Amino acid sequence: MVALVDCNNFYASCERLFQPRLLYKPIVVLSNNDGCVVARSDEAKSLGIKMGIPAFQIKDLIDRDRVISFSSNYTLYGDISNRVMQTLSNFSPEVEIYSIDEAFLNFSGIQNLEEYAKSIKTTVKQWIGVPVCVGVAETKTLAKIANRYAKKNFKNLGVWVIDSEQRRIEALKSTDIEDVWGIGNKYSKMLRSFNINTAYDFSQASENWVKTKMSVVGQRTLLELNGVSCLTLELISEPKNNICNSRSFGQPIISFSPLSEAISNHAASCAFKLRKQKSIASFVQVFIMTNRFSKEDGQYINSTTVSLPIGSNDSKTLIKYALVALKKIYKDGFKYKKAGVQVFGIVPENHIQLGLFDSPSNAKSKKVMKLMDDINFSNGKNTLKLAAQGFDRSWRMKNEKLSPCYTTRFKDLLIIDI
DNA sequence: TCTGGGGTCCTAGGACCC
DNA sequence: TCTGGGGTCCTAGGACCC
Repeated sequence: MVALVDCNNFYASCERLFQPRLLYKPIVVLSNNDGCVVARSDEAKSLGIKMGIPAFQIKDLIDRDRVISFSSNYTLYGDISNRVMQTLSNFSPEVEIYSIDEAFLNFSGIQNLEEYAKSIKTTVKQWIGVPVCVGVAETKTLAKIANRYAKKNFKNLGVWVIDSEQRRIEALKSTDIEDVWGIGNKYSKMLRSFNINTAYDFSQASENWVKTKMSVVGQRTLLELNGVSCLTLELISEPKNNICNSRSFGQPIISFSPLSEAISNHAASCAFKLRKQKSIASFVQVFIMTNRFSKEDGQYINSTTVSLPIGSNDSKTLIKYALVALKKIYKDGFKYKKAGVQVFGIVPENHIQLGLFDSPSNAKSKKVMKLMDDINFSNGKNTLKLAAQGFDRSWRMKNEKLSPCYTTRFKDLLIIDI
């Protein structure tokens, strides 16, 4: 048996942790740049605020103070997430951290599943303050369904165990096809056109038909819904094969210099992520784009890739080649809205491939990067950075409603007057 | 005025090898 | 009428997840 623990309205719950007066109030958390709604409290959901809706479309509600909004504070959410995961590790030796707010736990050998799941819910609430729901079943996909079922029908209990054929069918029948893990927008439309409307309908489809229509991925989902486990717990996280860093700008950029600062910062972030997973990359891709929603302004989207002479994770090297790429595609006369850097050809750093005439003299650069990372780790991100990253940051993203970093910054510690 | 960011996996098709 | 058989690697595109 496997359990899925999923935090309720996670970002909204994190914000509420330190502002109890917001309990029972509708609150939303916005995406980067205060763009779209990415998390809603139950009260906000019942006001009809949809996931992903642009913030300006609910401006009235926010202005009239009916809904309280927050910019995303990933430092806070990341820290709370770590605490939740740490707590979960007390309940099972095998925990797969699936996302910032969910984890799968190996439940094999546990006697009273429902009681055990309840104790997880109670403990996380008591130790961390975040409400969670727990779904338990034979496969990961069914555990997801059980979790949803608990959220929908037994919010207070917060736990659902699929441990009988009857319960499995009941849960499948009450799950819409688009709510099945692994079946997204395109597939659910296709399936609905064949009159497959619920998870149960899908579970009755023939394996061959599903494989033809949805490849082995769909076939796995089908089997998992029928209690055949195809997805195992992934306990060790593999190094990333793709690393990308990009942001929209708080305001449009119309000249090269701030754009080059933004690209330098993105390249430095990629380099940092590479160093963190002990990898190097061989290609750097840069992309820039104008505001795709703007009807009046001219549109320009372009990207280009340059290859590094030797694979690297050195910020100086990545910035240097990212700027070479940027110069190739930059054009005057456009209002740029977003830019980013992506790195490819990622391999472990000891797999470095030298050119015929190169000598392996990167010891110095490694030392510098290590020093920089150490200083930034103990003193805060960007304490030490490269000049190309700039000091102006006029391109910086908008986050006007950022909450304090209550748990990670001394000056943001909550003070309580008694 | 204002519309997020970061990933994964799979398949088909083309180019190549012996 | 007839045209081998068995592979690999790479890329683009499409689906999905949070």
